[in-house]
Amino acid sequence: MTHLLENLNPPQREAVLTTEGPLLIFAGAGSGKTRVLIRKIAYLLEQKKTVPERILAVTFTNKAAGEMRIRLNNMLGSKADRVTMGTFHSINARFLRKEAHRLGYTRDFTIYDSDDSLQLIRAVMNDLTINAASLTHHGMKYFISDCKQNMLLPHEAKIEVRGDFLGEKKVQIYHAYQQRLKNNNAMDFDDLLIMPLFLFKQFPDVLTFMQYRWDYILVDEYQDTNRAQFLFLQAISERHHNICVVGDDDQSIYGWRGADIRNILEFEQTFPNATVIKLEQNYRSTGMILKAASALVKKNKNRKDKTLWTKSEEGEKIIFHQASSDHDEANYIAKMIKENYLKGFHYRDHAILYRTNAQSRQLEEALINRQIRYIIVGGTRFYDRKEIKDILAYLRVLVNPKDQLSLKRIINSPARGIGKTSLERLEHFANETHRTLWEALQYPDEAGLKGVSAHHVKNFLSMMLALKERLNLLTLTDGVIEVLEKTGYKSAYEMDNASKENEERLKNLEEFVNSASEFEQNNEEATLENFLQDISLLTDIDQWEDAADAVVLMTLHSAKGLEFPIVFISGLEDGLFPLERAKKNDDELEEERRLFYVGITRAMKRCILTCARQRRRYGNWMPSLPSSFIDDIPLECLKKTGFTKKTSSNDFLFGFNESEITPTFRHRSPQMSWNSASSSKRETKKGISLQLSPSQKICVGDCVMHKIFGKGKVLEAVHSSQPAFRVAFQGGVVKIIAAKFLQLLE
DNA sequence: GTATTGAAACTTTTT
DNA sequence: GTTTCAATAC
Repeated sequence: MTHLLENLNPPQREAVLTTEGPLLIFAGAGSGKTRVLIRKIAYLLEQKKTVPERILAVTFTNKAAGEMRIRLNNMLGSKADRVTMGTFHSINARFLRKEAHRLGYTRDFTIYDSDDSLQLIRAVMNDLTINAASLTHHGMKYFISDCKQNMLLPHEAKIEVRGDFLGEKKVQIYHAYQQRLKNNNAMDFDDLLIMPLFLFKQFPDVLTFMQYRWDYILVDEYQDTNRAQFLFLQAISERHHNICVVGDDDQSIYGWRGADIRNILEFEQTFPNATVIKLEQNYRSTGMILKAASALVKKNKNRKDKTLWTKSEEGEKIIFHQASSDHDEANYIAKMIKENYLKGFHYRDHAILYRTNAQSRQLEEALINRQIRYIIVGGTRFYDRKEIKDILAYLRVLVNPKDQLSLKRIINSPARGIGKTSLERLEHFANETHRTLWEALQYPDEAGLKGVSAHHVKNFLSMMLALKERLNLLTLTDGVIEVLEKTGYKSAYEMDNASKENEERLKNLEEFVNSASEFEQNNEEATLENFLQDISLLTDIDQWEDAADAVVLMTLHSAKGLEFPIVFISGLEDGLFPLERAKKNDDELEEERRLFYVGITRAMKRCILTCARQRRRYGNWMPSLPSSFIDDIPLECLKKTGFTKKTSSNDFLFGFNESEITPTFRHRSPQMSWNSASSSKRETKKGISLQLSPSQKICVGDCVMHKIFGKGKVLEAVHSSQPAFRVAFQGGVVKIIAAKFLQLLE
């Protein structure tokens, strides 16, 4: 018993011991919530004598679930394996396999990832020949996703948009899309969340079954749940109300995905008699990092007040470095990592975080140049690569022949003489005779295919049928290998091994076979169906093996829940972080700020923020200003270097080393527009004179005069839209004043 | 039916 | 600057 509560602070202890009834745990960054969750499960099993099968633990990623399982296993042994753990998506997928027949799907339904659904939307829009310029595929996907998140079926959405021409078009596409999904015996990510709810509604016995399935429900990262997830939790916990959610409203960063921050903020109203516990002691970061992060997040209005504190040392200031370009920014980071490495740090102690995946390229180059090992989490997922998606499509069709999207993808890849015309005729025939495309393959002659074309189709079909037979006999791994060989897919790449690209592709295919064999070793029921499901719900973070000594590069979103001794956050520029579009909307701006908060609080010892004065975007150079978020951090927590380093007025105005000046920079300097008070063309002349005016020569430590505040001493330069300084005036007043209002005294 | 070329979109973040 | 899709030529 005692060991379950060992090394826990009082609120943590209370959180473990409160097992009955609704419980909301506000767990600040680094406050040990994973530890609490694990102890709680252990407590339920050991003290409450709960059967492992009757506990459900929902996590945000499969990796988090896996780690939790390992830690539980170390503590309690193999009975930990019987606790139900996973993401909403994976838990629901498993559940739906059993019950999908009630909704008109078979248990072999395919799970479409984002890319697949986008593809399907494209196809639907083409078929309906809807070409309103304002309807992009992406926009449409967002619309559909939004409808689903709000539990609106096509016919319900139709009522919502009545009278709106464009809206009606959208609903028409949504309807056709949903129809196609069903015909393909496929579900998208949103379906995985909402289908169970439709089941509950239509089949009360299913709901009852689920309500009796678990006695205790624990949910991690509750701030990132959406409406459907909330309704699911509410439904299955209704019998006993033993629902324990852990979250931090300050770390809610998935609003764009439908996450509803109200779920956590209104928990107490939704679940009456809820116990609320706050975990506010931080065990991760230094005092300085925590102070900066807290001050930052306090700028947000829509949040529950809480104060993180720590016993750990104050530590170093946060560095804010402004580089001349994105290229220089990357070099600065790489250089620093190399220096740390030579001082005895490991590469894996470092993480580089950024707002958008596109930023990783420059960083990669800089790391390669200095021969620093690195891993990228995110970007193009392994399972998103063309060759992998192709082989997956073969496997999907073999499992679920109705999956038309996948079938079309591979029917002529590698080229086997079934071209556009043949495919069109087959599809037409399928539609006419109410057959699936797969079924139509049996009737090439009837579909109007002549001679060779019909022959090619027959060959393809018999090959696939033969493979289907073989898969029943072979193990998963052997089956995959057989598919690679018999379809001619592998040999198509082997034909010209001259190209580097093909070599890479073959390597990836090999890797894919490895992943199949690994799955086989780790799972008792290593069927192809299970393997495919696993893959479609995997994320990069799930795949990341942290054993290797390498610097980790990832988006701020991916970094949630992780920690590193040294964290770099790059691209802290206005318009990039926060993103341009987020600036227009207060809610979005607050979410961006929370994202920054998440980033900073990943750091244990050191945090380095960087930005660049010019950056390549869409292929052309864009000047950029430091992010407004920098101003949200107290100056006493920051140490500014690079362009913002202010030791003298010269440095302030031309605050870089000669070596840092790139040729491009000399010609098209964004510096001037940033630094001089006036940037418009009309005022150019005035601008130049301004730069030469005495006010620009002010240095830190100088005595200055202000018309209103009088005599004062310059504390430091401040970056803003124009040159400015923080000045301590006589009488103790400290103000930030634009340089042009200051007069230098002797 | 296939290969090559050119335009167009693309960068928010992910289950 | 890169990737993806459609049109064109072979």
